[in-house]
This record gives sequence, structure tokens and C-alpha cells, in this order.
Amino acid sequence: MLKTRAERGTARIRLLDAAVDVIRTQGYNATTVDDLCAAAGVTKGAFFHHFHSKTALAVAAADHWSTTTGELFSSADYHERSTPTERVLGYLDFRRNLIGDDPAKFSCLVGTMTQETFATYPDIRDACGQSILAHAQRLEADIDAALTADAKADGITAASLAIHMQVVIQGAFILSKAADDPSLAVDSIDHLRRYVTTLLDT
Amino acid sequence: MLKTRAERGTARIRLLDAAVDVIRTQGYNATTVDDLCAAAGVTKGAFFHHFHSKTALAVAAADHWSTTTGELFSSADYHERSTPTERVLGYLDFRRNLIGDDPAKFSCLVGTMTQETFATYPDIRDACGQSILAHAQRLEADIDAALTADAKADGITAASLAIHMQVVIQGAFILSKAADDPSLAVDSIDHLRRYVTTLLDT
DNA sequence: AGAAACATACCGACCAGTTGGTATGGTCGC
DNA sequence: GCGACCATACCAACTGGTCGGTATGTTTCT
Repeated sequence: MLKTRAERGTARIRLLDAAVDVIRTQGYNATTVDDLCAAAGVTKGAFFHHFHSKTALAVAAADHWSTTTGELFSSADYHERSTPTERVLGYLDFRRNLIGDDPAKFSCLVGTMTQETFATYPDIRDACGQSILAHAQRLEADIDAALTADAKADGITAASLAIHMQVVIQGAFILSKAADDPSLAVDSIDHLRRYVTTLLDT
Repeated sequence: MLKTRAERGTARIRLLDAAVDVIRTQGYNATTVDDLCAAAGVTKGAFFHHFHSKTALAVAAADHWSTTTGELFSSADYHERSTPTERVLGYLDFRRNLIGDDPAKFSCLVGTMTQETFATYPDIRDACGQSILAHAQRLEADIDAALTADAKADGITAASLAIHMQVVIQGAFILSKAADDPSLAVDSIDHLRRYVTTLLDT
């Protein structure tokens, strides 16, 4: 089990990556520490060397999720479009294209963990909330610049629309899982795109 | 434990009601059989007399959820409105008013269970999927009658919009839990209402 | 050498499900 | 109209296994 020079020192990252995979599939509570160690190819000693509890790992996994997805989105090419409206719609198209065959691969770690932990593990819930809310906030500037005067006059705020977009995306994952059919998620993002389009300048 | 005539024969229902409460708060996997027995005021023997496993209880709880919420919605007064558009928007207003202070009380049992069970308990997932999809389907006739010719020409179907409405509602519950703020759910349903309004005859 | 990064063996608590019963109310022969 | 019989509903103690976490090493890097 002891690893070579190159493999040593990676246990923490491997556990975090394993957490994303396993928890998205099984959920947080059904995932045991041993499950995570096995998936990461690591022993329990390594686990508790890096995380003082299973809860601490979940919080770290939520942060890890924010980091890795943050990099994915910030390197996506919709940022290079010239108008705010194109960038907002480009974000939705990008998210639409992320949907594949397996909900365990395309759905959101922190959305999954939120439902299991909101009332019982405040630390995990806060980390999940931060992750989702910070992601939404990254869209606010473009949305604000793109909103039509009519929409603003109707009381629609960029913050509220940014959150609504995350609502639809999270809900789309649930329905995909419930119906065992990812196409429901795609259809719902199409509806969202149509709605957002009516609110933005073109 | 349950001795009197009036109390006997109610253990099954009490367990199902307890399951709705406890699982919405803690999630399915974190809820133990003993938790459910304690909440129902019943012993373990009674539990396994009525349900051959914890999984079987979850399936029964999903069906129970469909039944009780089905009654709630079918007795709501938006059905008495005269036009399909008014009934569809009345449904959304009704759902909006259902949102209170505590997500554990206003969120959806089967939406919660779906995320935890979709890959690991197919029986529970199917029961949850059925519950949500059947609920969505109950709106289809009114939506179909209310959709404008333009919307239909754009390829929007009543089935797809009915599902999108459930997507937003489920997603709204997640964001409410994540942000620990039910007002996000209300705001998102407002966005949904605005979108739906643009697609229906008035 | 000393510290960080692991590995292994183990523990007490807990959990789903079982077992072997008891209490209750209905049915049917008489 | 009553006692034998029985099915259903429930109870409490227990079991085999699992889980999060710990204690105590061993290896590797600097």
C-alpha cells in the first residue's frame, strides 16, 4: 500500500476526488469512510491523517468542488463572447452540453449533499450553500448588464435571476434522476433559456 | 405500547406519517428504523410486521406521499377557476403559498429521496419518479388547453412545460435549503410564473 | 534526526432485521 | 351466548455485522 515518491502526498486530493464520485452516486450518509478509502486507494489512517472527521471531509469536498468547477467554468469559451447577453446565454448552452448519460457524472455534488445535510450538519450545509451561491454570483455582472430596462422596471434583479438559473439546473438534475432520463434536464434548460432570452437585451 | 382499540390498527399510518416528517428532515439513509419507531410511538416489532424492510417502507412512504399530496391539491380551490390559464397560474400561486419557514415542512419527500436513492435503490427511485411524474401529468390537460398557438408552434409541449414546472419547484427547495432562506423558493416560483404567463392565452 | 505521510489492528456504538412471544377481536360450531 | 380456535397486530430482547473514529506503529522526505 505504501506508494512511491510520486504517489505519496496525493492522498488528500485522491480522497477529495473520490468523495465527488462516490457521494454523487450514493449520497453523503450512505457513503462510508471505508468506501472513500477504497475508491481513493488509500487506507483509513491516511483518511484521518488528512481529515479529522467524515464531516470535515464533506466540507473540504464542497470547497474542492467549488474550485474544480470554478476552473471548468472560468476556462470555458463563452467568456470570450462580446456582449453580456451572449455570455449569459453561452453559460446556459455550456451547462446544457455538460449533460451526458449518467446523472452521477453530470449532476452537482453540493446540490446532492444539501438535501441530506441542511438540517443535521450545518457546517456541510453552509459549505454547500456557499458553493452554489458563489457560482450564481459569478453570473450577476453579466446578467445585470444584459437585463432590459423593462425587466428591471418589473423588479427583476440580476441576483434573483442568477439564483433562478441555479434553481432550474438543480431541479433539472432531480427530475433526471427521478425519471431516469437526462433528456428532462436538457428540456428544462431549454425552457430556462427561452425565459432568460425574454428578459435580456439583444 | 399501543393498547386501546382506538390506537391499535393505526401503526402503519403512524409510521408512514413519521417517515414523511423524519426523512424530509434527515434524509433516507440517515433515518434509522428506530428513529421512525420512536417518532411513530411504535416498536420495532410493529415496524417489521407492516413493512418487510426499510426499503419497503420508503416505497410505501412515496405512495403515501402521492396520496396525501394528491388529496391536498385536488381539494384546492384553484380547480374552480373558469379558464385553463387561470387554473395553471392558480396552481403556481397555491404552491407559492405552501412555502413557509421550515424547508423540512414544505419541501418534497420524494424529491429528497430521489437524490439519495436513484443509483442504489431502484425500487425507491421508481416510486419517487412515479410520484413526481404523475403529479406533473395532472397539470397537462389544463396546460395544453392554455398554451398559445405561438408557443405550440415553437415546439413547446404541455408535457414538457408541466415537467419544467416541477423542475423549478424541486430546485427551489434545494436552493432554499442551501441558502437557509425560503424566500429564494418564492422568488423562483415568481420567475416561473412570469415565464409560464408568456406562454399561455389570456 | 524529526516530522509528515501513511498503514494496520482494533474498539465501542449503533443498526437492520430476527425471534419468540402476548394481546385483541372476530368467527364458527354448538 | 359462549367457549374453542385463529388471524392480525403488536411487543421487547437479542444478534451479526457495520460504522466512525482511535491507537500505535512503519515508511519516506528533508
